[in-house]
Amino acid sequence: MSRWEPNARGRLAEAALALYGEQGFDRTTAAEIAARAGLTERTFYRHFADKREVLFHGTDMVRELLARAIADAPAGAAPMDAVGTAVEALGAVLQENPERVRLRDTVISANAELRERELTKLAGLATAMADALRGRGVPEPAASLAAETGIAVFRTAFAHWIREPHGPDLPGVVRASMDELGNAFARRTPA
Amino acid sequence: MSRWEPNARGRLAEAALALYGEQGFDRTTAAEIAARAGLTERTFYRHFADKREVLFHGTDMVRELLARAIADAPAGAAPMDAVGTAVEALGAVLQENPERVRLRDTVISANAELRERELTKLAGLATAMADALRGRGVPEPAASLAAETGIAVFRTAFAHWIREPHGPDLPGVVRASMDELGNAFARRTPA
DNA sequence: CCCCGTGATGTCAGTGACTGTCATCGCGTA
DNA sequence: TACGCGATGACAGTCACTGACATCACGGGG
Repeated sequence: MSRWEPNARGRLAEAALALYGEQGFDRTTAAEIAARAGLTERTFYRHFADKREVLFHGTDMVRELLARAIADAPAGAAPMDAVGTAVEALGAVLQENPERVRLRDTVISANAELRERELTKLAGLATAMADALRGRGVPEPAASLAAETGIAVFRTAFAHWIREPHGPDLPGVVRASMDELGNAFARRTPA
Repeated sequence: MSRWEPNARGRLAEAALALYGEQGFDRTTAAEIAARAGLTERTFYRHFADKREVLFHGTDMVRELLARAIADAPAGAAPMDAVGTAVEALGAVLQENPERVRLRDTVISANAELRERELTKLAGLATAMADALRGRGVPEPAASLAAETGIAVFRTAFAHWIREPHGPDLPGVVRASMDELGNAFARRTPA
């Protein structure tokens, strides 16, 4: 593994996930990760802002997926419908690699700092969806409200999906959760 | 300010908020905070787990407030109604000290690490509300769904309230947001 | 009035995350 | 072949945070 081996970033990400899984996040040093990737600690920090970020570099893709799903929703779709379609699509993408998603979740769930970063990423996804909704003409605060709620639904559905390894597919759980929340509002005292 | 001056924790918290506000979170060292409080860096870390936590020690009180509000809701109240009452009550508490709440928000908003910690605290509040709902007999996933949604509504309402210094009271904004989300679900395509 | 246990604090010496700076390397290009 | 450029290495430094041990103030028991 010489100095100019290709795909340094990918090697670092793979080494990090492996080490975090084997010995835990806080018992893994950046130097260790770099060494396994055949690089130095300094180079690790040239590719990733910090030790946690290495687990979250897929977020940009997800953000674009959600934004596109909302932009592409039928012209007449209500905001909550557009959001529902988007988070379902995200569920479908994750469903493609259940093992990897579960491994990643195990690593993240085991560490408070990683859970914090995950929440930040999810909040960023809500912001992106709100932007996309505004792009469709949805005004504030309806746009943010729908987007934040969509993330809340996804979080709940994801937790349920993780807890039930033999339950239904993630997109199905997401859809069911969204419907159940609709029912909960229907049962609410009329304003 | 001698070694045994009373209320060390309070002095540290006050010094930290002041310094974070004056010169920013990351240009403030723990030693600096301790010095202003007449203590040492080591003592700072005996009172707070890390540099951020000093801004969040009120969270326990808030968690109990929300849990109590949900436990005390009328027996027949729907879950989303109980959650609505709770987050409105939280809004009322914050409305009591608008200046301090706004200063704290300014400090937190200015720094990514602090925003991360804030999200963690909010997620903790959602968990507490979900627990309280389950204590009322609400099953999963309805309990988590309602709790997470309540926090999403509160987040949105709070952001709006901060953005509009001359708008309505925070509890009013919270209530209006909750109603608006109900309307959004009513407009959704029937499942 | 002294002794002593108990917390809270001080002191000191780490580890490790992260950053700034400059040297070096491999590769394409004029 | 010389040169420029982007990626990497080497190194020193700051600071968050921790463990271990000494020290201080205050209370109760003798």
